[in-house]
Amino acid sequence: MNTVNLKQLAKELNLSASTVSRALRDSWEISTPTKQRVFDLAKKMNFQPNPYASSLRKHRSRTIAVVIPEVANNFFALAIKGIETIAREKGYHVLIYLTNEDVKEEVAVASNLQSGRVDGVILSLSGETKDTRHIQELQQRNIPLVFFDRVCEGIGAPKVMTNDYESGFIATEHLIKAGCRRIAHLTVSMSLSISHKRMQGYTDGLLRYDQQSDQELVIHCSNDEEENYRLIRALLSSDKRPDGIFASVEKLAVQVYHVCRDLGLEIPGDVKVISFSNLVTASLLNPSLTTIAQPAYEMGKEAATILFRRLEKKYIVMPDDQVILPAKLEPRNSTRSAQI
Amino acid sequence: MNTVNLKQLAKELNLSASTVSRALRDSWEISTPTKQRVFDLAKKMNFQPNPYASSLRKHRSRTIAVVIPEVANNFFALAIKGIETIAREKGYHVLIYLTNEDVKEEVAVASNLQSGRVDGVILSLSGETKDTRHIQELQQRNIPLVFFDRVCEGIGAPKVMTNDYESGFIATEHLIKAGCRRIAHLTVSMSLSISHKRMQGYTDGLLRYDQQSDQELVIHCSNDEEENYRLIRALLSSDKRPDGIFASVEKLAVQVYHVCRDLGLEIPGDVKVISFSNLVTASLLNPSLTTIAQPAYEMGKEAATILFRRLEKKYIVMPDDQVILPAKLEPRNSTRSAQI
DNA sequence: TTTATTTACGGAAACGGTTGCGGGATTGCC
DNA sequence: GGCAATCCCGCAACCGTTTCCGTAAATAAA
Repeated sequence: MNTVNLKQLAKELNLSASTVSRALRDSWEISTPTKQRVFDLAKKMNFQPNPYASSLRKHRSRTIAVVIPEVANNFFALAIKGIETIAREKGYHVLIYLTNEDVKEEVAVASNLQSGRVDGVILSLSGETKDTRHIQELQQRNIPLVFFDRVCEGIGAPKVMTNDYESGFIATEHLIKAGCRRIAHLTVSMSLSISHKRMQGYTDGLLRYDQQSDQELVIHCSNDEEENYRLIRALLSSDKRPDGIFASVEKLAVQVYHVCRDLGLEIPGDVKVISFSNLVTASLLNPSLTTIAQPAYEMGKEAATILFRRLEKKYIVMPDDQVILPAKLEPRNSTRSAQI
Repeated sequence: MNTVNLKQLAKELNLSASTVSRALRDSWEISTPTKQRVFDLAKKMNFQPNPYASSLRKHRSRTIAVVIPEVANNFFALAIKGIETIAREKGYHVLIYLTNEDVKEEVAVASNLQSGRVDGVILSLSGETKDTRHIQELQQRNIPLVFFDRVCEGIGAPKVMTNDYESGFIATEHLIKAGCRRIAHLTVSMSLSISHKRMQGYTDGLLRYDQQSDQELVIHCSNDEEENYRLIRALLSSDKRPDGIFASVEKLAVQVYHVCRDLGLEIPGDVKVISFSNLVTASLLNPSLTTIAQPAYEMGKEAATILFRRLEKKYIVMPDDQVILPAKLEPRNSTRSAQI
């Protein structure tokens, strides 16, 4: 319990609560000596204003929510770090909600956020989300919202993302130039626009180099690790095995490595692998993994910066404000072409 | 802005605010038909009670704080996931604060938490923390506190940790049994009790197998990656190079891999490596990394469970309540002993 | 000296729920 | 029919801070 409150401070000083309140906020209405007395006693008594009383009165909580599908993943962890860094600078608090890639949980969180608990929301959609009414309801409550990475195309809100289409194209091109003639694409969710874009980049990449696309080479993975393993194992066990794999998310690349080890397939000899990933250990894998690395930390910072611009009303953010931070191809051994 | 409030609901229903409030909390004082009317209209109007008004009146925020040194690290990310899972079940909200291994930031966060913003705190100390007055001040405000992993020995609060001493011993023993005769230990912070314990396990392990310990083989690393690289490189470049390395944290093991690659040293041939780590890719590294894996997710859940027990006053938690969740040795190729 | 203005502060009403208390109406019991 | 118990509900205070409004004193302007 925080025992000492503003009224007690005021009584101690023979001042009114309003005067003390103003003094603490350094108001011009209060004389310098009075301010000093207030500051001194406040410090001495270790006075901490009750944030809930303040929030109630001011209709501002100085709190934002970060809603993400998972956290045990370098991309999201770094994004959180970016967001928290900016929030701290601005004196804001960060509530975190994990949806575990589950729409129902996302809906529940969104509903809860309508209470006015937060001043704004930074969100990355779950892989299952198709219907976005729960997000729109947030918008209708005038709660500022910023998407990052897994954005929602249909909703007019600022978005921070990477160049997914180009990256998909580049990844595919990279595999083709490494000699691949049969490239598979592992994707997680076809309801996410980033998945579409990456896939479109993949398809166009194939087209650009006169490779025919084959629906059998597009594997729709889920959130179930074991099922993903089976799907990938089936893919790599088939007689028409691909010689290149483009994974749209990190965990699928990890499964590819596991499958290859179990099947005795050699990377990059038998199959080359490239993946969207922020693994710090990508260069230490066996073989080192060629990645498309997203600037996760910067994306988090950018999303937070946009949100706070809106909260502080410095600028009116355009609803369709979009920031694209480019991902970076980091070629490593998993896509090395045969030498000699 | 959340426009519809309790009073408006009440007026609409021709009831008093108190009746509506009680009805929504399913009080026995309200008749069933009245409750039903209230429920129906509340749902229809999508009424969400203002959490700040409620918190102010009840002196409970249904919010907890998680204070950790970093998040871009599988251990802490998984711990957060565990905490968030339990918190969600209990209907609590989770504020996250990153100290970035910086005491000053930790002190600032602790000070801020004295405002009564949260009902309880789950904390893992920064590597720099020696003076713990800021933590004690939290205690004095009667804010329930639970430590996990990087606990503070001197403070009477529940602690969730792993068997660091035994794990340090086992790691050292594992290296010795793999044939190492000169084992180095990489540690991060000598102010943390877990570092002490791990190191003590290391020292006792050496002693148990009649190996003499050598202060030159204990490397005190920092939070600066480049400096750590230099320190480790110096260690592995010396003429009295160790043949085994026990890293107390994951990132140091990663640096060891980098140094070995750059120096052309072979793992496990030239030097064997074991590390505390929760890397999902440990088995895919080149070579696969032998780890001591902490049950991060379970530790997070356990810490949260203990905290909520105290918050809900179901049990009076003993101040020195300690839960030890054992870490697990996962032998892999980085400590494989030479075969023929 | 009178009037207008500024300075410095206090009173009290918010903000939106929660809860102790009290009281009218209905029911039960003899 | 009288009395008590029970059932439902309203009144009003309260949580701690902010802010609108008012005002007395001090200063400036006329």
